[in-house]
Amino acid sequence: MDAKGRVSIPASFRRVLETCDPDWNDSLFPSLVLVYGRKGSGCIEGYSIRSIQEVDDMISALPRYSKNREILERLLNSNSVQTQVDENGRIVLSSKLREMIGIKGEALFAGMGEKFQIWNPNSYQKNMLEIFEIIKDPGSEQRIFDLLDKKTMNKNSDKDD
Amino acid sequence: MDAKGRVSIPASFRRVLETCDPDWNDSLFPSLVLVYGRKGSGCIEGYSIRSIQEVDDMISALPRYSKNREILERLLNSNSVQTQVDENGRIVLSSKLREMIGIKGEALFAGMGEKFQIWNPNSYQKNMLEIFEIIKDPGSEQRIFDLLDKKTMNKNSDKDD
DNA sequence: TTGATTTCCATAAAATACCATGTTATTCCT
DNA sequence: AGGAATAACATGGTATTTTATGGAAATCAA
Repeated sequence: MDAKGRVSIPASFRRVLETCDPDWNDSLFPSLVLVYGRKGSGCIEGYSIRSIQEVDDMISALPRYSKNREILERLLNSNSVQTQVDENGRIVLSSKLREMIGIKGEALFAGMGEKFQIWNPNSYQKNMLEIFEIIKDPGSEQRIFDLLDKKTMNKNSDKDD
Repeated sequence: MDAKGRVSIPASFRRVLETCDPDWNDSLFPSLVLVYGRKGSGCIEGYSIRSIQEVDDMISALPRYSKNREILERLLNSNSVQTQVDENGRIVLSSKLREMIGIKGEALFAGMGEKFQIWNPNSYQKNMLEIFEIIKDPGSEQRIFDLLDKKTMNKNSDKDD
């Protein structure tokens, strides 16, 4: 990332954004939505248009004035901006966004299927340590990977965090 | 492996990749997914499309923002790239991937049914020594091979690696 | 104006596609 | 079975395209 906040979106993510933007065609540049503050200001998340729409739809399905719906709207809708990849494959993180995750210089991308995360490398390191801490707990790693086992998936997935 | 990171996939693995790629037909080249970092950066694993899709589908079935799902996405999705065998039966390991497992020149393939591993020969050697260390313990080798016995398989297989 | 943001252009490096060649297996025919 | 013809495989090189990145001009806002 340069001094003006421009970050190059890795090409593989651009491909995802392109195919998941309903208005995209190969003569223009894909849009995406940046959500900040969801991970306690640790990272910014980039959603494809299609995937943010799925999330929005799920929120809309909740009772109109419920507490939960308002919380989700606050976390996801209020703290997000739509933007667009430029001709060089970059997006701009405003100074506000940059200082929100304390990033300057190096930016780290982590792809997660439907979305990706942009981290300050140090915060990412810390986050990985937390993850390792969780799966280090005897039995925990096995339990988590058990979720990938067809036989155990159903009985576990519904009581998950 | 040459200076550009091109490695020839042994023909027998190509046959597996072909039959396990749902989009494959004999006029095109099979895709696969490379996962890095799972074995403490010792090797890169190549998964057939079908086998990685099973994993992805199970992850997608987990609650969207659950801790477990995010951990699995981080460990598996974030550390993988999809690629395709070229007309000469090769794939390219990007410079990032190569330095991740410290490989240059010779690459060692280890087939494992649905997947295979690419090792730096030295790391592979060390890994084999660890395995020999484990089965040196009297009875340990027997216990491990007992897992292959139908009568004991079910009660043991679920606590395996 | 002046500081910031956006658009546009330039370039080096990396990744990709393409082509060439020698070698080893397979097939097929007599 | 022997040997020619064919196909598959392993390697290497070169050309073209795509990416990443930096900077300059143009636009906008305070």
